Amino acid sequence: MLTQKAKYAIKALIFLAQNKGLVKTKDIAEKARIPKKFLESILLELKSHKLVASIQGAAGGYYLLEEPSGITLALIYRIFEGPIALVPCASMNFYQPCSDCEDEQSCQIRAAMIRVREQTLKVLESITIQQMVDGEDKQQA
Amino acid sequence: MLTQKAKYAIKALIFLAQNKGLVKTKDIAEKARIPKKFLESILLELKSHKLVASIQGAAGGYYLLEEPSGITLALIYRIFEGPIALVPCASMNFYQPCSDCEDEQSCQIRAAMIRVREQTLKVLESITIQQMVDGEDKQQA
DNA sequence: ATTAATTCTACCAAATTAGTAGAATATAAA
DNA sequence: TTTATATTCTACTAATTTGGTAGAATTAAT
Repeated sequence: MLTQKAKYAIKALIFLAQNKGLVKTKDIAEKARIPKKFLESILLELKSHKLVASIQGAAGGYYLLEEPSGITLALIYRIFEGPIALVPCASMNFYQPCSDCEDEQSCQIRAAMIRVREQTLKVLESITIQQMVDGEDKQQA
Repeated sequence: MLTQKAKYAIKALIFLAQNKGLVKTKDIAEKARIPKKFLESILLELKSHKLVASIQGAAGGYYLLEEPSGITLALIYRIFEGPIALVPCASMNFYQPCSDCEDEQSCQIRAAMIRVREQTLKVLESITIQQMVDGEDKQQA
């Protein structure tokens, strides 16, 4: 399951995609029903990953840096949830040896989990913010 | 990522699959390197879901109730991690409306997440304990 | 200067995770 | 029938994560 934070991030990105140009945090918070203070920290995180940029000051706000069609669920997932793999030793972007692993090369779980990660990654990379904006019906073709 | 508990459960199930018949908790704990007390609670949980059964007393132990080829990662995931879907409103087995949802029917996130769940479920159902026992090379065919 | 926005620093309560301790119960064997 | 050893049940606990909030500092347009 996604954390609330990741879900808010998706909602915020959808809102930014639907409102091209500069948007105030306050507007996103109200229209997308996200606690404003919490949203601020989420936007900063998105900014640090170059998905959005901001302008400070009274006429400031946030805007998308990437095409909505280029923002995949895989990308968002990795920012807010970390590894897509089910075990650290099967991760591409967050590889870590498992704490209790004896021999990684012969690990039966790891081999299976790498296959799971490969498939899951395909799925998460196939879903984009643009698709969510367009809605389900436009996926048919 | 899987919790440690789920990972231990998989290790325990692999061990039981490789050692047909009655196996003592102590043996599983030592050979699969799982903290014994923690393992006990995991085995009880597997028992309550009818994946294993036990015999009490001095000559007791645990044994598999299901064919290793019938124990899918999806099944294990649901027992120890809960929903496979990324949001509660997209879950089959653990459906719940999202706390902040305005209109489920028109929710752009839900539509996408249902597609993710459908694909993810296929992946998790395609991986079984038997496959992990056999090892990666035997998956080629 | 005032106003209104982003940014930064620091909290905080509740839930989850990864266990442990110890008693109770069941059963095989001496 | 005692003893040894196994499962089972009840109750804790420390550390981490989650989902926020509060308030001050900074930035920039009017």
